Amino acid sequence: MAGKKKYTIHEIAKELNTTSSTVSRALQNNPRISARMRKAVQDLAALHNYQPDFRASSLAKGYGKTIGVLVPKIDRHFFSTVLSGIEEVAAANTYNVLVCQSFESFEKELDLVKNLMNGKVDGLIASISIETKQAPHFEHVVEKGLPLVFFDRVCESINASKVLIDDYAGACMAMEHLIKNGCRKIAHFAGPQHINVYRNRTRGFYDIMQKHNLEINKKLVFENVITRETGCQAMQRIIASKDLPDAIFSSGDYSALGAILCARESGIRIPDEIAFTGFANEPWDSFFDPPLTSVDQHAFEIGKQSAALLIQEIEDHQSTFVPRTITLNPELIIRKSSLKKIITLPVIQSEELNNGQ
Amino acid sequence: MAGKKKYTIHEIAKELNTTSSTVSRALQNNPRISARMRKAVQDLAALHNYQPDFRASSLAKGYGKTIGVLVPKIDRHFFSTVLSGIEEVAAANTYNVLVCQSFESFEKELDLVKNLMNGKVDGLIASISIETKQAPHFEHVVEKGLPLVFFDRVCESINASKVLIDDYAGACMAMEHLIKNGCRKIAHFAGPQHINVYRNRTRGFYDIMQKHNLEINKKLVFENVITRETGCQAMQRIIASKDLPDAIFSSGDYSALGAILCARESGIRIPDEIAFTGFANEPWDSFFDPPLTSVDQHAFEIGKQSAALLIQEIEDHQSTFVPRTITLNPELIIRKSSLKKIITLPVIQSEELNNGQ
DNA sequence: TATTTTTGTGCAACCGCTTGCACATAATTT
DNA sequence: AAATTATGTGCAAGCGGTTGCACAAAAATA
Repeated sequence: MAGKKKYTIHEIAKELNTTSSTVSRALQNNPRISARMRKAVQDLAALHNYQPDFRASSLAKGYGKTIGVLVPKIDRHFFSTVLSGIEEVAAANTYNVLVCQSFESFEKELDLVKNLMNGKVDGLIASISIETKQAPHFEHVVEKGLPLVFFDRVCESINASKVLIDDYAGACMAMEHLIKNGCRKIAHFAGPQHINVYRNRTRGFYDIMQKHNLEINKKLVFENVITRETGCQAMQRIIASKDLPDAIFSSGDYSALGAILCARESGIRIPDEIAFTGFANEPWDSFFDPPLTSVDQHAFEIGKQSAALLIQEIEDHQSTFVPRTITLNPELIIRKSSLKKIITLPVIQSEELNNGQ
Repeated sequence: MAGKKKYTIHEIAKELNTTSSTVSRALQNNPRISARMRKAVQDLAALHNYQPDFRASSLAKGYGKTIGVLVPKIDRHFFSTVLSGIEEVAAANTYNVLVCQSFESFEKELDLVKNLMNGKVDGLIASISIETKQAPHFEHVVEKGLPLVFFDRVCESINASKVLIDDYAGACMAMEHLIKNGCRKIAHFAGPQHINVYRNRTRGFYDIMQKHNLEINKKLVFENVITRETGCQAMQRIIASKDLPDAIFSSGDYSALGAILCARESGIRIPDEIAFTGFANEPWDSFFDPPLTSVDQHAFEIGKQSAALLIQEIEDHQSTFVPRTITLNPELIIRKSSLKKIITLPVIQSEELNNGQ
């Protein structure tokens, strides 16, 4: 730790025979300071590569232009993309981003939120863990008046802003698409129903089935199937039942993946025997074999909107800010996995190219 | 902005008829404070949900247990995984993580580093942008005595700690593997050569070719091919040349992907006509068709080691810390894309399951 | 009992920057 | 020329904790 002695506004003041208050004002370009003095101060500051100490200024000002982000796991593609969007907007507004991950643990989430509520951040953007069913920690955040925005997995009981995609609409689009393609007997992989996004996707499944008067076979609705492994297990049960559906509408791409790989091993032809629709539009969907039809969640946009909303909320000093909910439209990306041979339909192309590192 | 009045150590002191210094010490469990007083203070603090103000304490103490992370782009799988590892270790040591992305821009990188050097962070972990060729900003960091750790894409001219995988060894493993599988005429997709990691991979290519006395056809070495698009273009040129190699050793999975998709369109059989080896072990490698042989970089581990090293460096108060370099061993994950039919070899299985969000 | 040592608290300066207010001096206005 | 207003700076009190040092009171030692 070399640790040179700090160069502060006091040194600048001394060198220019003035005081720290004048220097402080000069650096902020306060018009009450003469142009000559301002220039002198700024030149000297530049010369010495002076940077005002962040801790001191944020202590004095009461805010530090920092936003906290809490996600279940940073390396999940959806979350890292949202985070990227948040960072972009934050940086554009000279905010910094502090990230934390709950690793899907309620305990950790409690700790993290508590840890951020001590002036470290001026506002919080969060997507809750899968274990989170009550939200005393977020109550505290709201009580304390710390601006809060949820995205994707939200706490519905908390009166805070939210940024979501319309999962229900996304599910409906996927279902309508399958039905238009001749599927009648449709299976569903549902996610944990206490999480809003999964519940809404499942609701879409049921509603569209009903709308078209299609019979819902309870044996073809699988609870809590969102991982590759559980997807594979569900598929095994389907195969064992000897009663194949025309299609599977999965609440996630990874469970669809697991099921497809499993089906493929049993020689089931996809999409001809079973068509598939996933949810999330993972980067590999487009070059998977068969390319996987999925619902895009506009993760980057979710991040940008969340950050923009939070910053507005932080900077709204006058009136009491009223929590707002922004709902983005999802986009159904149709690919081969859901297109049975018999039917021909215009195919929406919307492939994105992924770059290597 | 509700903004309740703050509850500080002064209020606690008042309520207990003591002073803020005693409260401060009691909260830190300072043994000079009587057990009775400590308990009284801590109980009251807990009752009021008191949290010491981060800005104030970090100003007073001179550090804030925060580490800055600078990456080219957060949503790239490799970087988000490293970041996840960093966050895990940081959290375990009660550090917070501030993330910034350069978006591969040198300009942005300069700004970001400058922005972090004002007491916002106690140390910095960075992977440089592709545009970065000089490093005046990092010189400043070192001069100022701010602990610095590079990972993956490092600045070789800077005397700072580094955490890397042995890209050269990884490349050699991949090459030896291809050769053992009967490949002789091997093409190479190289990345930007001013970046250490890509240069080392390419060096591995040349060295192993030479070692086995294999002819290096300059037409089969492609510069700056790391994206899906450029991979596809390179493949087109190869096909046009009517002179197919036995194998392609690509410096990245995405360029291998582009090439494979392109080759497949032309009816080229993989791996029988052309075998492929990528680099990065992207999550989709294992279920791509054909599964892609690749070099795993242990991204999570890189993150953990980087954070551990940085924290050591930050907390090493006594001696002057000597920059250290940690080199991790990469792992060749052999899959079908590189296994020609004729040869049979024990296959290393090392598939990881990816969970949906 | 006198003296030394321990124990528990408080005082006050400080971390580096911000900002309301006061106050000279200079520029305008009557 | 006197009165008023504008202009440029400085004083000092924070922001909320931390910490070296001093100092009574209590305990231990002589």
